[in-house]
Amino acid sequence: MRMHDNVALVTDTKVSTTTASADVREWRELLARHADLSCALDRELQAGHALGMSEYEVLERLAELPEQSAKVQTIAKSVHLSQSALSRVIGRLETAGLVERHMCPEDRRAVKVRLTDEGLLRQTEAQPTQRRVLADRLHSPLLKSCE
Amino acid sequence: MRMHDNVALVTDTKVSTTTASADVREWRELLARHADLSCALDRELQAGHALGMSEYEVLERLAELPEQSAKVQTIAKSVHLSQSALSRVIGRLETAGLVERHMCPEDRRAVKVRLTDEGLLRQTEAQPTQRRVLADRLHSPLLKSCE
DNA sequence: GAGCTTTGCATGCATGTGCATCTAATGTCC
DNA sequence: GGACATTAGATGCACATGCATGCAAAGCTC
Repeated sequence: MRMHDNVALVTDTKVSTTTASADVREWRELLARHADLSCALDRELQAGHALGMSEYEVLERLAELPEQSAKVQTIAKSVHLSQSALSRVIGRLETAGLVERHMCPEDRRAVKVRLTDEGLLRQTEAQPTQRRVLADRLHSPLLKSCE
Repeated sequence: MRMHDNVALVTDTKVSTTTASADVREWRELLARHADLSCALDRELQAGHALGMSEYEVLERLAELPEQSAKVQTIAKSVHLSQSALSRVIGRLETAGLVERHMCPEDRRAVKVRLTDEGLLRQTEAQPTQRRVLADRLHSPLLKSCE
């Protein structure tokens, strides 16, 4: 009784569950790519710069702005985190001294998050790492490296 | 004065961070697509079939096999979960009566996971939901729907 | 202005996940 | 056979995330 552990080859109609449609294949590819990249990014950012992926993303968004500060809700729109998760990420960054929270004068409910010098430095240092990982793995054949 | 803005040469700290490379754009697109789809899939599978995305994935992998059973480690190779996470997913599925755990006779360290009738039923019911969500959103313009 | 609704953010809580570790079974080398 | 290394899977623990909620400020209707 031989068994193909590798489910990769799907050529002909087989079982009732149907061989994976093109959508499913594409979705699995997306899942695999995402898992590989986020895992690698997180690992390298953590090891090299003591930053999680979410933390780096927020720093990056802030660094891209001319004034290097934004309201929390503005950041939320460009990062795939719930509002609560983002709030805590900012909390961690603040504790680490990479951003500062300020009350927003125009709307006193809002909070302005500003990159500190230290924060900008860290982002600038970490960016090449991120770019390198992306260049290395974004189009590389999938190998299920990290799980 | 040359106007090469294609490559992000880090000569000017101000603007160069803004020029997201093609890789970064592609990565963000991947992140957005992944967030949108996993969120939608999880929501619909949960609402309609009381299944999480990880649970569904495992059921699907088992349902694809002719014998509808596999060793845990075999499943681990086709699902993007750590071994521990997979172990718990299987635990949840077992509690729900959708799979059974059996000792593997050839290798008594290993555990064979088998789909129950109920499990196959649930997967069969849930599959159209998954396919529909994929068809709807896999290639749709990104709108930051769910977070 | 008085009330109601909405918005912006923080936080308690439940949960899913990864890491490190543990136990048991198997494989390897002598 | 005996000692050690390796592999399969389960579990304690830490932690990040999402949901529901709380609170404060702003907006809105009368």
